[in-house]
Amino acid sequence: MSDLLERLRGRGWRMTAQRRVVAEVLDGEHVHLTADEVHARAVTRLPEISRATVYNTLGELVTLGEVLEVSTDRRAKRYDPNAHRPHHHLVCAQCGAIRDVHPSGDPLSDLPASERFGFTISGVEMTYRGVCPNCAAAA
Amino acid sequence: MSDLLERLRGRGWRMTAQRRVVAEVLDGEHVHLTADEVHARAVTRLPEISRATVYNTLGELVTLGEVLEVSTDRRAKRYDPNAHRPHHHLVCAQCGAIRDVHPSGDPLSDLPASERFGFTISGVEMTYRGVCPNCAAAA
DNA sequence: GCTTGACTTAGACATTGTCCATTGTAGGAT
DNA sequence: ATCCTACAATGGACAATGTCTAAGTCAAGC
Repeated sequence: MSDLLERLRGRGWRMTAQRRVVAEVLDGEHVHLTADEVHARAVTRLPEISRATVYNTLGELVTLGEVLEVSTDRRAKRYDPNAHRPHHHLVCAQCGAIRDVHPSGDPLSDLPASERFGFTISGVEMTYRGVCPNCAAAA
Repeated sequence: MSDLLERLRGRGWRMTAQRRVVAEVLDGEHVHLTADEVHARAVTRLPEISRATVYNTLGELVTLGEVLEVSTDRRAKRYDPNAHRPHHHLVCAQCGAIRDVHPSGDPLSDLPASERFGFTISGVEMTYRGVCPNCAAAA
């Protein structure tokens, strides 16, 4: 678990209580939290941590490539600590639950040159949408 | 071009000046506008149209399946009038330009049952990211 | 041309995110 | 161990986007 902290320290990240708490929150829960959810959990461990710091720290972690930003809907961005294994997402249209998925096939090779419009393609995100078993049962 | 207006009228949509203007703005420009951009263009034709009405009308068009909502980033949702041909998007990471693309292959069949977690899958969105020729030249 | 219920309006409000000036502090230097 | 200083945290204002509501307006059917 402190892999993340070790890596960060090794990159010259100045370690503060706030950053440690944010990193631990992300590292501890392998779900996809919003910035405010991260803040809420961080506050239970370090009550005086500010919202701005959480936003800053999350932004730094994204820049460092340690977490991914996921925007599956119009609402808040979510933060995905599983940045080291490429994957896509499956989202429940009703409750918003998110699962990581690993489709077969290579979507990059599915985009012919004629459809690239001269862009230099760097990646692709896939978001599958559907209804999760819980919501289907409730309906 | 008034295909859209005809279809809407045929579905019992009450036709008002505001709705007509919003539909015309979307129908006229085959780019992906934000709600506020739609509002700005609508205002030039109908100065007293309100922001709330534009939001309402866009929401109704989405519900009716006449336009698609596209969230390619954390910023505003964009509205895609090309709802009748399935397609995906290619976004410039620098300037935010969006192109419609049509990858080959079927991403739905690329998700094995073992990766579906019991979800009933209804669709998939793909967002290719890269740098457009303009931004690449400017760099 | 009435009537009526759906539509529009303006602006307050909510949510999410960013900025900035001030204060605090981690970690190297002494 | 203590001091310095650059970097980080704070909190509160601000910005961008979107939603809601109460009151007024109007399209479409009679």
